[in-house]
This record gives sequence, structure tokens and C-alpha cells, in this order.
Amino acid sequence: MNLKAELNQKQYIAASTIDGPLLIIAGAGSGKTRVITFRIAHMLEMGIPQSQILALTFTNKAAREMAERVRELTGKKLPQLTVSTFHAFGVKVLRDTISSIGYKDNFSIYDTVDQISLLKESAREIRFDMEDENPQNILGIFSRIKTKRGDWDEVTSYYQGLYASYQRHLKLYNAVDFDDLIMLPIHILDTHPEILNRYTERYRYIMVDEFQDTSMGQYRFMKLLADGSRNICVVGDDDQSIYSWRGANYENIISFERDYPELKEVKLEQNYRSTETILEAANTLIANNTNRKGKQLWTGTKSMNKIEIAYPANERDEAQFIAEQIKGIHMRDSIKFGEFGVLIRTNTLSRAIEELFLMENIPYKMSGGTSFYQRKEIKDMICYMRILANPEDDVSLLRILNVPRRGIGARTLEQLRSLADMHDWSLHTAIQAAVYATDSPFSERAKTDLRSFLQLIEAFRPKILSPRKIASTLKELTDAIDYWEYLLQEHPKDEKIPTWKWRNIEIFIQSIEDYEKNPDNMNPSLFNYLNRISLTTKDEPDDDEGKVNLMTIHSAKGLEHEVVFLAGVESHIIPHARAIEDDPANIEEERRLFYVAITRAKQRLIMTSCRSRKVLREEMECLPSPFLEELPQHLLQETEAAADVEAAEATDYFQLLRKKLGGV
DNA sequence: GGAAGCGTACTTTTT
DNA sequence: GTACGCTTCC
Repeated sequence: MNLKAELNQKQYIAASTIDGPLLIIAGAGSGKTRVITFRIAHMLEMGIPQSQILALTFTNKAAREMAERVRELTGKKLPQLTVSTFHAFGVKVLRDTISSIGYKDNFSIYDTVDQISLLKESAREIRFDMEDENPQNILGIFSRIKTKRGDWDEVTSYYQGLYASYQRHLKLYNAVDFDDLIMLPIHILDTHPEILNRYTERYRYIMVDEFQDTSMGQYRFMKLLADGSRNICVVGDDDQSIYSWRGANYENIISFERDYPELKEVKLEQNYRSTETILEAANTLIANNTNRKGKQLWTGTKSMNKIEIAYPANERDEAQFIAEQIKGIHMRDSIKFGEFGVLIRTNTLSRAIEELFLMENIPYKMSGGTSFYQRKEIKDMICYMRILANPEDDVSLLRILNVPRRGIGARTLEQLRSLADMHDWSLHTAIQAAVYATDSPFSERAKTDLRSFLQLIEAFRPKILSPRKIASTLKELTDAIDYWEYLLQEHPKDEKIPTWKWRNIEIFIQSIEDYEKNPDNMNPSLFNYLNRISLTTKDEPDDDEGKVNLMTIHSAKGLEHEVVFLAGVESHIIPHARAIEDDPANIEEERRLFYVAITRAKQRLIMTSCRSRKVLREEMECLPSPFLEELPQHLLQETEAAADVEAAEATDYFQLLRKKLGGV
């Protein structure tokens, strides 16, 4: 491997500097992934054992891609190389060490939906009134407390008791939430020097991708691991920091410079992705942000196309326009469907577009959004699996206790809950007591129903825990509970729905089977499988090369496409009205978001801004995004959105628009 | 006491 | 479109 021939001079320095702290500022499209993969390959070539290398990323997609590229480059399987997201690495650490803080290693991981159920349970027990409360808000407060981003204040103190209850229940259910995946490992490493030592001895070379998106917790986690060797390389771009709402703190770049004063810094500014037009637009836009490290991207790629903007009448016409453009460009310029990206600010904007893609037979895939695993029928299956893995997991138990209907209703549940609350038991323990205790106050009928539920769990638990028996046991379980009959019963009007849902379950079971049969999988246990799917939002593998990529701007980060459509470029969507409401200073993050969207495009960028859009049933007038005014107008070109607009209406509109854009 | 049926309020971004 | 809560039915 000849690094010098493969990389430009800056890239070469970044890839060949492997000892000591290194800060790489990598602009959009500057070949960052290439540098990282070459850097790892170079380390391996220098004789560093793969087990000593740890690469941390932010998303599963990035992790998967990085691992794949290193394998391709080296032609080796590298089973001991660790490339993972922060959260997945947290799980790995917890699996090995969580017993040191009194949890069991079969812990469940709660996603947002589970967290809300847990919150409601916690509130119920301490008789906290949840009327007029927004669970998401409360969870936001809890998250800030847990990750030490904030402290209790006059407003939030009100929830302190609820937080204590929430935490107590997590532990009682042997469960952790997403924040725990970062904070608990930190706690363990902080308080157990011998465990910390084990990790710092093992991982001698650490790399962190998308560093601008790391939270304070993730930074501490990284620092704990890295302080043994101080061979720590972080790669980031402050202009692409778009996760501050989740605690990302791009000031970590400053902390890094402070904590590792001996660091070397490399700035990658040559862009290999986009045309001059697109880069000039992006540079001009982002220069409006005040809080940034200066950076100017440049490229040698000449432009053929201006940035296009169309103003469709409504979201239907917008979808129509995008579909037609894609078809046209696909045919005329023979650009594969897989080279198109359609970017949206919010998941809800996908609906109209998806509908038209289906109608026009345009193959597409939507990444992000409600994941496969969040679908009701799949979530039911997962909760059964979680109960089998961890019977104390009340959140999962509550979900499936009466699914399918087995006669356990509100009254029985209430009795169970008071029994559990009284003794600080999980519901599972309470059920056992209800069934087997001699002085049980439960009705004979309730006891019979509960007993058969317990027997079901007891029968299937050893089965599903035996090696490579997850898929087959789950199949058996769905038959035993007659889930098909349940689906029919729940949807009596339309047999299409049960058929569709049953099909999803079959797909799910098949994917488990694939997981179990994969020879590269050293330890395909139920726990590992559950942990894995808790951390991935996506449907199973996305090897569909020939499909248009429809996704949110957030999930588009790190990707690139020949032709990029940016839909819904309207004043309340980007910048999002809600974000600005929260804090007007959020405009800078929204601008970065727009910047990320623009810089995904290699050849062509086509934006659409609807004149009206249906929001929650109601038709709403829309104005173009103010960010459009910030782009150099000579780079823009208006494209007629073919639509049945009345001419007069259109003229009025364009006058309004010119006024707005021209400031006259 | 449990199941089924109807009305209402909410969708910013994700591990 | 959907998920939850409240009411009525069996």
C-alpha cells in the first residue's frame, strides 16, 4: 500500500500520524472516510495488532461502512478489530462489567417508547399526576440530569421525586436506557481502577469519527479510555454539528485542544465531491454562522448546472415534480436510481413523496423513520423475547401480558401492581406470588389465567436460551399463542392487514435465522441479538443499490449522491419553527443542517419550496426558507414545477417571492 | 370483570 | 395516519 500515492499531502499526514493525539478537521467531502480507512490499514501494516484498535462512530451506518472499507482495503476479515458506535461499545462494556454495580448481565435496553411506559409506571406508583404532562419533556429533563448537562432548578425540581422513581424502577426491572449506555460505563470505569486498566491496556489506538457530534459524556468516556496511551485521533467538522439537541457539544473540539496540548492538527479543505457551484453556495451560506472555526472548501471540479429551485403549489405537486425529475434525469442522463438522494427535514414529509414514488413505480428506500423493529407486531415479538431473556422487565411484560387476549384485564393488573409495589417486586415476581401463595387474594379465574401465562414463559425460556434456537423457538411461540388468530381478531374488517403483519413476522424470524447462521457470528445468543437490535433503527441490510434514497437530512450526514433533491425548503420547516421557538439561537444549527443537505450533492442540487402544504389536516400557506436569500443568487435557477396552477395566482406569488428574496 | 368501539390530540431531528 | 383514554356493550 502506497499511502503517498493514494492521498493528497494533508490526507497523507492525517493517515500516517498514528502516535499521540491528532485532531483532523475534515470539511464536507474532503475524503474523510478514505483517510480514516487508510489510517487503520496503515496501522495494521505497521504491525499494530487489530485488537488494540478502537474506532468509535456515531451511527451504525458509519460504523458498518468503515469496517467494510477497511476489510476491502486490507483483504482481511479482522474479527478482533473494534469498529462500533459509542452506544454499542457501551453495551459491550456493560455486558462484561455491569455486575460490578449490582445489575445482572441479562439487562434490557429501553428505547424511547419503553421509556415512556416506564415513566408512566413510575408515576403511577408514587401517585404522580401525569395529566397535562408531556412525557417527552420530562424524559428530556431526566436526560439532561443523567448526562450532567444540567442540574435541578426551580422548574425541574418538581420532577425530582419522579426521577428517583424512574431510576429505582429501571434497576428493579434490570433495565438501562440509552443515556445509561454511556453514563454507566463511565461510572464503572471511574470507580473501578482495575477494570479501567483492563480497557486501557487493551485499546492502545483510539479513533473517534464525527467528533463534533459527541456529547460531554461520550467525550469523558473516550478520554477515560484514551488516557492510558494518549494515541487518540478525533475527526470532525464544526460546520456539520447537527445534534446539539441531543447533547452534542462541538466545544469538545476546544476541550480536546485543552486536554491534549501536545496534539497535531490537520485541516482537510479540498473537496472531492461537489461542483464549484454547490461549494460556493455552501461556503457563502455557512459564513453567516458566527461560532465556527474558519474553513474554506475548494475544488477543481467545474460546474455544469446551476442550483435549481422550484415552487410547486402543494406537497402533492412537489412529490409529482420530484418523481418526474427523477424519471427524466434517470432516462436522459442514465443516472441510476441509487444515485439519487431525496432529503427532507422531518420524517412526516416523506408521506406524500412515498405515495407518488409508489404510484410512479420509482424504486426507493426510506431510511430512518419508524423502524421495522418499532412496528407493533414486531415489538410484540421483541417483548416476548425480552421477557424470556429478562423476566424482571416489567415494561415488556406489561405489553404482552394480555397479548393475545388471555383474560388478564385492568382489575387483575391493578391487584398485581399493588402487590408488587408493596414488596418492591417486579410484576413477574408478583405474578408468581399471586399464583403460588396459599393466601392469595386473587380470584380462581385470574389465577388460572396467570398460571398459564407463567407456564408459557417457563416452557419457552430454556428453549430460546439454547444455542442457535432463537428463530425456531420464536416460530414455535407464535404458534403456541396463536398470534395469527389474534391478528385476525384485531382486524376483523380487512384481512390484508393481518396478512401483511404476519408477513413482517416471518421476515423478522428469517432475519434472526440469518443472524444465527452467520458463521462470522462468534456468539449468537439471545442477549446479543436483543442488544444489537435495540441499537439499530434500520431495517435489515440495505443492499438495494438501485433505489432512490429518501431520508431526513440528519440521516444523510456522511453520505453523498449524484443528484440531490431537497424538499420542503420552506420558512417553517427549515429552519424548523419549533427549533426557533425553543431558542432563536438555534438558527445556527438549522443553518448547519441546510449546509449538510447542500453538501451531499455531487452534480446537481434541486430544491423545492411549496406555496402551500397540508399540516395536520389543515392547508397552510408557506413561504420560502430565509436561507434561500443567503445563497448567491447568480447560482440559482428557477425551474417551472409542471403543475396546474392558475396563472394569476402564480404571478402574484412570484412577485411576493421576488420581494422577499430581493428585499425590495 | 374484560373486550370492543369510538373520540381526541399529537408528529424535529436519533442512539 | 395512530395511539391512547374513555365509554358502552357482553
